[in-house]
Amino acid sequence: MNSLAESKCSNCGEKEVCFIHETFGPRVPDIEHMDMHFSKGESLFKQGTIAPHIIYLKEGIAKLYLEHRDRKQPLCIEKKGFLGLESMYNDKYYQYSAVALTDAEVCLIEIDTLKNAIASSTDLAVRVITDINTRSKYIYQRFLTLTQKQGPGRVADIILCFTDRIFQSDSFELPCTRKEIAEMASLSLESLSRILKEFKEEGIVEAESKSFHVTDMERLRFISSVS
Amino acid sequence: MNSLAESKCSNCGEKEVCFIHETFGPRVPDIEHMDMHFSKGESLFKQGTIAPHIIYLKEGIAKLYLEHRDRKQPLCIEKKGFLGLESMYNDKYYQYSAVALTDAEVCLIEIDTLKNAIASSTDLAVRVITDINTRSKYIYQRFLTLTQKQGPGRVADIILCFTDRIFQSDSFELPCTRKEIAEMASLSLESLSRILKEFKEEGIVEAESKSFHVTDMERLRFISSVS
DNA sequence: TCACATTCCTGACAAATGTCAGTTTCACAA
DNA sequence: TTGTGAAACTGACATTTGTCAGGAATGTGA
Repeated sequence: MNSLAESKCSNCGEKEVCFIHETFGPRVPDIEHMDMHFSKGESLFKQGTIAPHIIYLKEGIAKLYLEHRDRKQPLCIEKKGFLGLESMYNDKYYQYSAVALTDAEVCLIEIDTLKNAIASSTDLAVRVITDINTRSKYIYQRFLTLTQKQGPGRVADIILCFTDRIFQSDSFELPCTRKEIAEMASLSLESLSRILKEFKEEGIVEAESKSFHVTDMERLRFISSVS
Repeated sequence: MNSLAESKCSNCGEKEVCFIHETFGPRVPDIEHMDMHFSKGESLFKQGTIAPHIIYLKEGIAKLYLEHRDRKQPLCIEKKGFLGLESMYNDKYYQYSAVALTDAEVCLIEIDTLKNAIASSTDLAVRVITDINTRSKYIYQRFLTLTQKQGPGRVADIILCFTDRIFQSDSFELPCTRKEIAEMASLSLESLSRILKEFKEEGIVEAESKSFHVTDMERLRFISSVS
């Protein structure tokens, strides 16, 4: 199957190698997909709704989260990669919601298109399994953090997620509100505020408005490790 | 690939259809595997060790759990199905530990054998993805329970896991200690004890030693739903 | 039968965290 | 510039849960 002209990734025309082949390697067939732009704050998809497509996040940062009555429980922050693979095959609904934390460039792949591609390429299937398992591993880590660590350890882990996984830098601009950070750590906004204050007083983190700078990475990792 | 005589499931010889085909359907090739018996309390595999095989649990109940220093955080209770699929492809270590809560009959499939089978059968790959996603969905549910609900709701969910998922009955024999139940609910043994006492006083559950009987299922579900 | 270990229960207290209310800060639009 | 609302901070207090210590109940093997 070849990409239709009107549904090509911008990459395809320019470099002859689109994200599909960048990600899955040359042996995987072309997969029809559609470029889309999402603005910061826009919902990519919503838990419980029918899943018409899988999303490949090319640029930007997204938050995956579970909804529980009026509460949101973030699962993880993601950049570059597939979102929604967990909704394939077992039922037709999204298992979690996703929202763009920054402006985002994505490709939409219809779920049936991807299923057809998988049916004819075990390479692709293997790659999908790998991707799902990688997230699964990370979610298990989050599971441990949230059930076993106390406030400071949970907050440390969120900050480390940004410095290590997302920005690869000791300094970063927070792409969300403190309320959302509190949700990620499964804390109240007030508790988060107090913990951040402690981190500042102990010279571990400088946090002014959205600007974060970790000044004592070692101690932050220590706090993460001892809870 | 045909099953070797000495590594057949007991099913294979007797019924010409082994668990592989029961599970994956007739289009999937035979997969070499080995029968094993595990006694109650025995470890099936250990998080962080190299994963030489995937386990198919044919009979019995197993507990999957994460290890964190000296603490154990159970992920879920499983009966009949694959354990360890999450360890395929992305790294060679088990992502969680597994222990038999009852005597258990299992089949071991070498991971390379399964990979070869997947490489030649997209049906099998699809089934593996489905299995992984089913567990993933359930783990997300547990994630929500443990981060959003308070003690009583968490304990209610554990009891409902046994009545609904494992035993399909209002009454059951607990296949583990209360300490383990406390770990599943991410509570201290003492807190669990107090919550069970309340459940008994309110006539929701009769719990004598290992014998559990839910007398007010509706109220138990209500407690689960309101936290 | 009797010791012994394990499991479970209970009470008192401490620690962690949530809730509520009030205030400050900041961004943005009129 | 000023007004407005959202976001963030802080203190007081309540609630939940953990920890510790002790004791009862249960099962096991000598």
